[in-house]
Amino acid sequence: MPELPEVETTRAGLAPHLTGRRVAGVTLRRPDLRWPIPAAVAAHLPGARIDAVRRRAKYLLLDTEAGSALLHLGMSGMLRVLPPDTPVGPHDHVDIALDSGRLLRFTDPRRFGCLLWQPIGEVHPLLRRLGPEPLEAAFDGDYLFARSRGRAAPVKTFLMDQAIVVGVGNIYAAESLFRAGIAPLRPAGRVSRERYRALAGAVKTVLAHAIARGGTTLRDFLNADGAPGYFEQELFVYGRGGQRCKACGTALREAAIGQRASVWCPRCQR
DNA sequence: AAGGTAACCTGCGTGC
DNA sequence: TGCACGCAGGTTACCT
Repeated sequence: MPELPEVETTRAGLAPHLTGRRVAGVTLRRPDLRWPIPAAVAAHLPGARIDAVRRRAKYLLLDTEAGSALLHLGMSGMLRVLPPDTPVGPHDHVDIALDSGRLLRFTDPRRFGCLLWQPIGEVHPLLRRLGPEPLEAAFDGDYLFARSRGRAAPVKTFLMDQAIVVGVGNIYAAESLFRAGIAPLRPAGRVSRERYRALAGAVKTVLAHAIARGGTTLRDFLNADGAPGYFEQELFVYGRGGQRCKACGTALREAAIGQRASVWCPRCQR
C-alpha cells in the first residue's frame, strides 16, 4: 500500500486528530514488528502531548517534547483513528489511546513496518542516510545527473534508492520512467542531463498528482475506509505486463529489475 | 563503493 | 474443494 503519496495522505488525515492531543495510554500487543519496539516508546509516550505529525521519506513522526515516535508502514501497514471500543483484529499490533477518547491503531499483517523512538535533538540512524524529498527544490535533474555519474545499475534501481531520493517506490518509479521516456534497464550513468531533468519533473508530477487523488479517497480517517487503488485507472505501465501501451499500442515488456517486477514500453521508453 | 542476493512475514490469486 | 506456488506498494544486512 504505502509509497510516499499514501504516507503523506495518512499524515494529513491523522494530523487533525492527533495534533495537540495527549496520549492516554499505549497498548503493545507484541514486542516487535520489523524490529523490537524500544522501551522508550512505552516510557515517554503516555502522558505526552503530540505537537505535530510530520513525514520524512516514508516515515511518520509523532513529535512530543521528549522525542518523536517513528512509524513506518512497510508493505502492508495502516494507521487509523478509531472509536475506543473497536474490536481488535489479529494484526492490530499497537493502540495509542488519545485524550479525545479515540484510538490511533497500527495494523500491519506482514509486520515489515516499525515503531521506533527518536530522542529529542537526535536524528534516528534510519533517517540519516536518506536523500532529498522529491517534492522539494533540492531534487531536480541536475542533482540526479550528478549523483548518477559512473553508476552502472539500472536507472530504475537508482531512482528507487532512498539514499538518492526518498519516497519513490516500485509503482511511481515505473510510472515516472514511462512519462520521462526512459527505459528502466538503462544504466543510470548513461542517462543525459536533459533526460534527468525530464525524469525529475515526471517524479514531481506523478507524486503530486497521486497525493491530490489520495487526499480525496482517504479523507475520512475516523472510519475504516483505508482502501487504496485510487491511482489504478491512471497507471500507464505498472501492473500492465502483457497489455498494450496506452500511448502507442506496442506490447509492454516485463522483467524483474533489482528483484522488483518492472513493466515498460520498448517503443516509448529508450 | 557499488552492486547483487537473501531475508523478514502474511494474504491472496492462480493453476493443477 | 484443497493445496502448492508465486507474488505483493519496503528496507536492511551481508557478501562479493
